[in-house]
Amino acid sequence: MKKKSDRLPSEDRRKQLIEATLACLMQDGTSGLSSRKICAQAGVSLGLLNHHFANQVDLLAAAYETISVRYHQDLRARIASNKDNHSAPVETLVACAFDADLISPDQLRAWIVFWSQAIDSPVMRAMHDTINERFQTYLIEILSQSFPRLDADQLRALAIEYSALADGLWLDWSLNSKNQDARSWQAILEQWLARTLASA
Amino acid sequence: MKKKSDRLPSEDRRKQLIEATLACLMQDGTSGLSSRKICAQAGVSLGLLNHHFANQVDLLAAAYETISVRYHQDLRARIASNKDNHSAPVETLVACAFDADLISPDQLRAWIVFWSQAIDSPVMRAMHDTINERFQTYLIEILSQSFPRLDADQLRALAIEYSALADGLWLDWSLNSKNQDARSWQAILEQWLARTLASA
DNA sequence: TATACTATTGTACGATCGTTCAATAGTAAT
DNA sequence: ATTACTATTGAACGATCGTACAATAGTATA
Repeated sequence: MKKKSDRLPSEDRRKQLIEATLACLMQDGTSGLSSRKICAQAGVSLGLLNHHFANQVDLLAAAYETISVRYHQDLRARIASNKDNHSAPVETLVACAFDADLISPDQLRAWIVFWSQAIDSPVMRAMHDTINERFQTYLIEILSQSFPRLDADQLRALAIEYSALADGLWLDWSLNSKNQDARSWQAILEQWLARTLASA
Repeated sequence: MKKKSDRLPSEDRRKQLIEATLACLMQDGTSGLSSRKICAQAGVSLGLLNHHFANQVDLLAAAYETISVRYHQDLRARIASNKDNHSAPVETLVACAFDADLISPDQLRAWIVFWSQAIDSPVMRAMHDTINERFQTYLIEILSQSFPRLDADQLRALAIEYSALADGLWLDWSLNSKNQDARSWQAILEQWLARTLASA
């Protein structure tokens, strides 16, 4: 057996550390936010983390961006594939809001940790702003196709309303200790959409 | 000048420590969650905390309950006083959702810390459940008066929808770094209510 | 006044934290 | 083969963490 080298190009190692960070946060929440635990999860020494990331906040911000971009891209792909079936983008958006392939209670618990860090750290706050703005732009793009009579300000308000509702339902879902079956939360979101479409 | 004794009855000291905890979380978020910082905020020695609270989680859970009960009671008082003006409870509920006397971005940032702790600690998770259930019961009571044609399940779904939307808007508001003026978030909530009332 | 009780203090312990850094191992260029 | 570079390691540092505990101060009871 030839022992392969453990060396990785910088970018690959960074990605691996980011994935390890997400895994730790999903497993243990705030207490998973530990450089040592993250390195252990990645099977890597402690010093390596500081070789690839200047400090812990940079790693955390990168992980925040990664999980956000991943969700964003998965969502785009899903909506694009459903568009062929003549389903309005906003219908697909709502339909897969609690889809296990796109989002899980574990991931949402990691998201809550990111939120709590956005309170403390300016870097995380800035990343939060970027992520929010990015997603809001996409939401407006989607909503405008089903709400053609709304102007820009109204669309923006509706986008904020949708993301707030989705975030709140996700929060309730992921912190709920009784029932992890997403159906009831899903139904609430669908009824919201039906009501909103009817009144537009 | 006679120096008064610093002694306090157990319950008073507990309340003081709870208030100090809330102050620390509102100021510094997660990093404010430190026994030493809390004691410093209360102007009290470190050992005293463990005399009045078995451990940090107990104090944190008590603080979570305090901020929740306080909001709940303030809300009840506001709704009761507006009822004399022939305003429906749900109208008042929505009208003061971003009232500075009832809620502030600072308090919401403390709330996010509680959420993040509910991931880790079973004690905090249990308190979260209790608080949620308590508030949901109250919401149903309020909503039933403006939505008399909904059955129990529909009312419960609507209560979850409202609290999710409010939580999400609060989150967006308190983490938003550009604009702390609550008016636009308030308007979104009001439009949601108008739409929902119209379709019921 | 003596006794029992409780609030309060200050210190100390062991653990964990993020970060630094010198030393080593692997890789690519000369 | 030598040089230059970079990934990787592991140990160390100072700080902070939650908790425990013995000692002290204040209060009420007898």
